[in-house]
Amino acid sequence: MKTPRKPETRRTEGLRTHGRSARVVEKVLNATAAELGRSGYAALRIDDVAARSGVNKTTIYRRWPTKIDLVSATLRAQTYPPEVADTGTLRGDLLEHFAHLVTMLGTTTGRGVVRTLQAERTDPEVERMKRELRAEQRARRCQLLTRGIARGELAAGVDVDLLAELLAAPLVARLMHSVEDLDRVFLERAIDVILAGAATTVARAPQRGAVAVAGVGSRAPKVSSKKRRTRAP
Amino acid sequence: MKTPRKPETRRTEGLRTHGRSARVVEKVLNATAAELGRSGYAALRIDDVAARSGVNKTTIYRRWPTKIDLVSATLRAQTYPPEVADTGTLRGDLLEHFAHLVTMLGTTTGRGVVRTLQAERTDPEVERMKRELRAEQRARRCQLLTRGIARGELAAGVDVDLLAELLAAPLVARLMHSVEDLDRVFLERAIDVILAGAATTVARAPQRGAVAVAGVGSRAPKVSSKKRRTRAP
DNA sequence: TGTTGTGGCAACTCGCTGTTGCCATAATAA
DNA sequence: TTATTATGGCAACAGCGAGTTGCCACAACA
Repeated sequence: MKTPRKPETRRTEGLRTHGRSARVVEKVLNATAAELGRSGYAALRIDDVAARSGVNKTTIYRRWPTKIDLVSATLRAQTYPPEVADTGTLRGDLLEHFAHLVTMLGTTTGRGVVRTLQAERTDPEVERMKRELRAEQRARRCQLLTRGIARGELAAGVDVDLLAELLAAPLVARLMHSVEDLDRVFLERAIDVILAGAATTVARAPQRGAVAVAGVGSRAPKVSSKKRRTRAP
Repeated sequence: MKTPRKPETRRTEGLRTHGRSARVVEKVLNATAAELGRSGYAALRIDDVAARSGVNKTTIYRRWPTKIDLVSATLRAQTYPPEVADTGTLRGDLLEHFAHLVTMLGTTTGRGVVRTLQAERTDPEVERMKRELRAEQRARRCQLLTRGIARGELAAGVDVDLLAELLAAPLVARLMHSVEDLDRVFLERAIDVILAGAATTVARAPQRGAVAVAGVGSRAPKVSSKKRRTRAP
């Protein structure tokens, strides 16, 4: 694993981004996603990507000098699910949101993305992309929750950030173990418990059992926080 | 990455498990845990373990033929927190349980364990250990919940398996991102929301907002599944 | 004090990442 | 169409880290 230098690009003037080149990029990126889904990040072999894409290994290295670069570009090239439609209820929106996500994650490229995200701390660039993806998904959930507040389904004082995180947690946690176990029934039940908890705690009306209940309101501290040469990606 | 065979062990008859050998095993396992915490699984180098432990690389390979074997043995050698004391309330028990866990995970070896568990699908043996660890922790949580039911803090119909999973999920999910962010306040608030949700949903008394609530009781389908050689570790 | 299990040392093999030089050809400009 | 040049294919190579091997030294036991 020789450390690659930042070599002067071959490029001297105009570069070609159409025709053959574009086709090569597409084929390689697709092949990488597929191989990631099959083998995961650690076991990904550039030779396999080359074979699957029908593009020579050298060509791949010329465009993406390291494995990380290639994977990073592949993640970047993924298109993520569009905005979720308004189903009329918060519960419906959330269900749809997560169902959409689960479907995505079930595809070959989806599995590739998951396995890459699972992969150990790799390099700052990939870490940054992970954070971006998480932030994006989280923002989407916050949006749904805010809509729920507007509808009166949730009290205004609810900590949206916390709720968004709690709602996603069961999915994330299961993802770590086995993507296969991610069924809708489970997600539905998880959502129901958490939404009920949110409704109750903010209403400060603990039911029967002597469960001590601290607030979920906005009083407590918030939870949220917040290269190299390539020819022509 | 040559695939190692399962060679005939050097051993012919009696083996030595005391004195020098025992010291070697201890030093190597400690060094491995430390290196795992520092570099993670993927970047772990046997040479580094050898250097840190002061034991020769060859010796390490003789005992643990592959990197996986070494890491696997290291995980196995970890001692996990003892049973949680009874604090008198379910909330207190859970809080203590998770606080204990967080403390553990903060140590060098703890970080090593986490990073190994995070690591991509490695080999069946490590996967098995992951499952075992998870099952063990989950059982502990179920135990606490059952105690809570006995105390009358939770309705008898509650789905203990589901609850245990939901309670652990926020911690697991955060663990994936950054161990540092795992503060007690967060865990406390998460626990409170989920416990409140459990109390409410089982009581079938949806609050104000039109949050539709499916049961958490025992009516819905259950979630749970259950279902080399080494010289002398 | 002999026997043997075990560790140290050094020099291997092997697979995979990443390189390099040369030649072939597709994309562009004239 | 033709000249020009960016880009891809090919093959051989360098480097690193995992895993081996043979030989010798020594510590644990009898």
